[in-house]
Amino acid sequence: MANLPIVQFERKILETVDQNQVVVVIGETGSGKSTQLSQMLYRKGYTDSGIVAVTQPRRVAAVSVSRRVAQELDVRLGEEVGYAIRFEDRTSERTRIKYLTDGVLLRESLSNPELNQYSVIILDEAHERSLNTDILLGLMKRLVKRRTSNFKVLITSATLDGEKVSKFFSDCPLLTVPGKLFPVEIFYSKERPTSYLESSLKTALDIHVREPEEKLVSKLEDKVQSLEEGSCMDALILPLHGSLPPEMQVRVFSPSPPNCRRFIVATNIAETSLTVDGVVYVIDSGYVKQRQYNPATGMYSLDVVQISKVQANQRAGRAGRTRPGKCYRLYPSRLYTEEFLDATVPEIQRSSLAGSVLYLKSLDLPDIDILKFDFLDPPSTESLEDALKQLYLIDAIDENGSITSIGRTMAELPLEPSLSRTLIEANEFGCLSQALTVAAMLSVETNLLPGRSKNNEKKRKNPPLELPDGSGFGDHIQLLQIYELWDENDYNIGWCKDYDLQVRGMTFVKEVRKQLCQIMQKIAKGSSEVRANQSRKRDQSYRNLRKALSIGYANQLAERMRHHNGFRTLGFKPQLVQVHPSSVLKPDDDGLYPNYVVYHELIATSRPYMRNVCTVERQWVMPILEKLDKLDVRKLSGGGLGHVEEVTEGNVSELPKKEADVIAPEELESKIQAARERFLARKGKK
DNA sequence: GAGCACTGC
Repeated sequence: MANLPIVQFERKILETVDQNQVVVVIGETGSGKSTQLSQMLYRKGYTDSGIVAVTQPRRVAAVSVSRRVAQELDVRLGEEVGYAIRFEDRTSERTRIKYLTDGVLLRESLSNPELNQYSVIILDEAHERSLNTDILLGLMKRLVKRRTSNFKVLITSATLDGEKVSKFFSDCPLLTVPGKLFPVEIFYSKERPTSYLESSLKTALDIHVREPEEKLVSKLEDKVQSLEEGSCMDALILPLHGSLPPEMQVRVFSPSPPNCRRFIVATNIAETSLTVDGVVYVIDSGYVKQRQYNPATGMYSLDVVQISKVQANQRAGRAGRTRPGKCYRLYPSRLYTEEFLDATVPEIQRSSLAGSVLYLKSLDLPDIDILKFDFLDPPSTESLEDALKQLYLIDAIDENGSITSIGRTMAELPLEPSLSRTLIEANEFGCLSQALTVAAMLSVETNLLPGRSKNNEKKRKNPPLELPDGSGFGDHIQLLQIYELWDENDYNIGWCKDYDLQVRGMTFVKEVRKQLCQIMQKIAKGSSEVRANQSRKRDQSYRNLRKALSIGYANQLAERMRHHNGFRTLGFKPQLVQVHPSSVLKPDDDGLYPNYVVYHELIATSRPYMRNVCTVERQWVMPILEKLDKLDVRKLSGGGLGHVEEVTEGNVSELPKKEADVIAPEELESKIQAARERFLARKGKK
């Protein structure tokens, strides 16, 4: 600890904090900011009048950093120093320094908007610009104006964006603390390959840019094997990514055998989440795979995009943690200086904002117009309007944009708004138990099936058992059936393995479900009780569940095209889409899909697909279409908008325009029918 | 028949 560079700056830091309410600290990698800032404030007495909170974007970081600090202060974790993450609160009345994820702090501010228990809030790793950190930045800016005494905010960031954060906080002071990294030499790609090592890796990495990771791993293996024996060290090639089972992930941490070099082929998990010590060479492709939301279509896509300077520096820094290193950048220096963005596009500009907008609405901040909320980097008006429309359609806000009582209840649940709405409806329909299961399964879904590695398949003695099929209703019902089967097998771990389900994922589902159940019980108290699973007929509960989903996902319904198996989405941005091939929902004996479905998300890969699809009934869809038709975004956003957006658009859409205020369902149906026929006729001509 | 970034409540 004494060796950490930040320690020399203690006096300067404390002086600045004493004289200013907000301070930005640029702490380079290895400066010790995450562990030391809180201790300095503790020594100076800032913990006498409140707790010092330090937020982290990741759970593991909150746990490991607090553990370190407890060690350094020689106290037991959970007493003077503690942490709080989802499902785990290791703090006590004695806690003076508290590490927590930014999501937990947002939850806390829901019940205590002034965050009075804290005398200092440190937003650590703000340069990562997680969605939650960005919202906290906006809230902190308000809070410092309201809590003018006994409240300080510190924000740690990276060199390239510190100025911007300081400007955001009325030009607050900015301190720079050097890091403790060994020098990393940087090579750009046009400058010569000299050693076999570099050129072979370069070849391999060229492949990496175009081909999946697994191919790189196997091609690297081939190349290394073809090297003359004894001509160089042995090599161990290790893939590293998030969907790898934990036991495969930890392999990168074990030291390499003698006379053997490790090659770690990693996703951006190695950029921030995992730090592998002993790395000397880093090869940086200059790209990252990024998920983005397009509010104009309501569709997600997974794109390979250029990284930012902050990311490039972060990657290079991974080479110099234990001794001097080298970083090979597979792009010319001109690209870095001229084309790379300074900082990564913040998540808030790449996500659907329904959840965040509902959160902000539920805070009841008196003087806030959601479209004018003071964000460090504001999301587009289009994206905010998209969120408002989604919230209106599921009754979270009324036609004037004010939060409803249903909306308030929804904000209490740690779920995306559509799932919260589904739970509330399911409680009314008597299928809450099943809905809780589906909600929990969906929020973990991507981590359920293990990454398909060839190694895994070879190692298996028996092929995995076949999972339930959703009884013809689709993926949501399948998820429900999987969990119910696990429940019948007493949550047995071996059972998960037999079905090739990730134990980690399923265990998480169980915890999420428990948490949701507790919250629902609390919410329902006083009004209608949480209705227990009244062992009705399965089909009846499936039906109620599907109906609840159609209300929660009112903007995510789709209708099958008449003459083929494509679907047209029925939201305010109609799209032509197909059922994702991974769905359990398959065409019937006549080769046809059901007429109406609800989907969990749209994802554009080679084509636009609906992921996680479930059948619904026509009569549930019609009232929703009616509401959709009456939607007026000008009112939702308080009328302050300069433009009017058509409710229906897109070449497939022929939903009736606003001819009358109220259209009877039957009339609507016939209009839709007529519109569909016009569309098909037109299409036929072409 | 497609596609396997990463977090978080």
